[in-house]
Amino acid sequence: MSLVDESAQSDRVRDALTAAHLYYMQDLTMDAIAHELHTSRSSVSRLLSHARATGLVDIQIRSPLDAPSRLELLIQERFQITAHVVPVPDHASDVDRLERVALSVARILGQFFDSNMVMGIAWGSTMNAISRHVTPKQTHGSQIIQLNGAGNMRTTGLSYASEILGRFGYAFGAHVHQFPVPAFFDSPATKQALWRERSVSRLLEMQARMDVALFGLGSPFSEVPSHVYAGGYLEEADYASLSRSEVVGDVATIFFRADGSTDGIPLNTRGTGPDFDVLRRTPRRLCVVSGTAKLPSLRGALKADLITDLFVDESTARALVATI
Amino acid sequence: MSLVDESAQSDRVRDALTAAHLYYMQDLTMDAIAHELHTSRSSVSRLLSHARATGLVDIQIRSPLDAPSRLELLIQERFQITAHVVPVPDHASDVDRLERVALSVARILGQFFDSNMVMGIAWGSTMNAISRHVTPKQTHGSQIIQLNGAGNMRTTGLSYASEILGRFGYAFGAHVHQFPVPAFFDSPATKQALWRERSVSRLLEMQARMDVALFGLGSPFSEVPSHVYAGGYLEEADYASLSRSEVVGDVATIFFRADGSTDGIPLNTRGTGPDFDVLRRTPRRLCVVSGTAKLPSLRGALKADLITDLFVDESTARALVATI
DNA sequence: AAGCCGAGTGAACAAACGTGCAAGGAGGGG
DNA sequence: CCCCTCCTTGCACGTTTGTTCACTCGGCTT
Repeated sequence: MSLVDESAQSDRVRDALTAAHLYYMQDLTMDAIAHELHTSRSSVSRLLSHARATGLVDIQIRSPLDAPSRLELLIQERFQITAHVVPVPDHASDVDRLERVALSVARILGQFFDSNMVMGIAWGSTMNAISRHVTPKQTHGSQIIQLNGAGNMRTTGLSYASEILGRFGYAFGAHVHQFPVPAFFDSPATKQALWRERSVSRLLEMQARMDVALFGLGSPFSEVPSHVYAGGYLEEADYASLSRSEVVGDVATIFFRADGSTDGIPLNTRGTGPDFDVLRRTPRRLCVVSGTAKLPSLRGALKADLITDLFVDESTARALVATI
Repeated sequence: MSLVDESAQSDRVRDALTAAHLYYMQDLTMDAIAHELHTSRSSVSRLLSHARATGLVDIQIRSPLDAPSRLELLIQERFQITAHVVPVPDHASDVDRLERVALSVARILGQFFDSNMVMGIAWGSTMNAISRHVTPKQTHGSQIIQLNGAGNMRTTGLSYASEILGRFGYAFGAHVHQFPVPAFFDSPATKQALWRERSVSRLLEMQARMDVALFGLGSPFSEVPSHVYAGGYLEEADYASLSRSEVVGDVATIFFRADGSTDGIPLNTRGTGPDFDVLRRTPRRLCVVSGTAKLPSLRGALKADLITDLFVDESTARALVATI
């Protein structure tokens, strides 16, 4: 980028700030602002879009503490976690649901992440959707670390996962640490060997220190299997094994049962995500769920105490608290 | 308010929150939201206005720390204070200027005031304008205290000042403490006597403990005299005295010279605002100025170290840093 | 030097929004 | 029981805003 580009950039930011000020603080119309900035109304419209998209303008919703939704209260009482229920009409499709929850999370994520923090991020369709909308917030000294490997037998998976991570990193101005291993090893021994490598153990140590973890849930036996199951990461035999172990879901390739337990699930010796013990030591653990198909998985994750903050669409939330 | 009113109220808030969520987090159109909430688009529009007006939706402008306006930087360097320059076109009238600065301050004030804080507030046309726009923010245990008396020889002045204070108090859910004394006493002895009264000294002690002070500037010899001078609070002789003492302005009825000094200004023994020593011990001292007429006064206040955060319109800011 | 490319602009159109108004409804008083 | 009042609602209109498109203008390549 040339010098003149840079100053043009900063001019643009300056104008965007002024426009935002005039629009949001002084309630001028874009027309009036265009006049003050000696440009056209359309440019002001674009300037303001830009200001919102880049986080220059930050819109928060602060519910008066006495009025969180009934659902959020119920979930809080029942599971001792903070719930963020995203309103979604009941008739919405699962794709809609996911998209809308992801959009909401993307907008609110900045409130959980700040300078000098380390955030662990999983990947999958949920994370992908979030990454495509995340609103930037400038931080410094912050790090983003991939929670689990992404390769499978057909591809290194790097581009997909790295695209996701990259978008988060770019939005927060954070240093991104990729985790260049397959999602599942073929042999536990390879995993153990690699885990002893200094390059890998450096990443594991960083995972152990993270301040925020952001992840979705896998749910191997639901009708809409998540990305891990669709992408050829597992084989028939693996599914059978999961089924035998009565697995209901996973977080970052680590599987759990309905009661939250993980012991003696063979596949976990080959998965690459963080031990739940490590995860549970992370102060904020943000879990994003949409669609009732993931309900069993969600219940298991809650039993396992993997979640401190839950982002969930309204009908799934309702189903969660409905006594069965 | 009846029970059913209350629940209707909370329904309204709930709807407003949902609407805000759908509008600002999920980018739905009002039409779509109307559909989801089973109401008309106009109602949604009103609901959203309501949400903004009551502070349910909070819009902030966060300038990336490397791009405060050139003016704000200059002022910061020159005077060691934080400046908030409000963009206002040069050709705007003084009334416009005041109104626009006030609107900006009203929107941003919530960032300086929180639960369990004590805020001292002066009164006058500037404060009045701000009070009419201040965006609510619910706090608890917070107090608002009037900085100086408001009566004069013709009226107790209570209604005007109390209206202003009341609006702030209402917006923040804060307890309002009025200061039921005239703006200026006729005799210093009366002031001293009253100052020893427990009811008054209780207020003075609270002033000494305040976390934030919010005030405008008086400027007795400018062409647009502020409210204190227009309202019959001072007499000819007083003006003559001020002129003799080379006074350039006042903060809450305490006068100062161009060099910031106050010693030996007779009128100050009869004014009711806080000693500058008290004021200077307040952590945040927000001063709102608009119009170049107040420039001499502003320079004096800066010399006196009365200000930690300055809110000022653009052309006055420019004039402030212009070398004379 | 001509030409190509991409970023950015304003005009024009279409979509989305705010608001005055009349109608409807709940609550309170006569 | 009726009426009056005040508040809320949806409609219709005019305004404001988002977006498409054709165009311009530097910068870079051929």
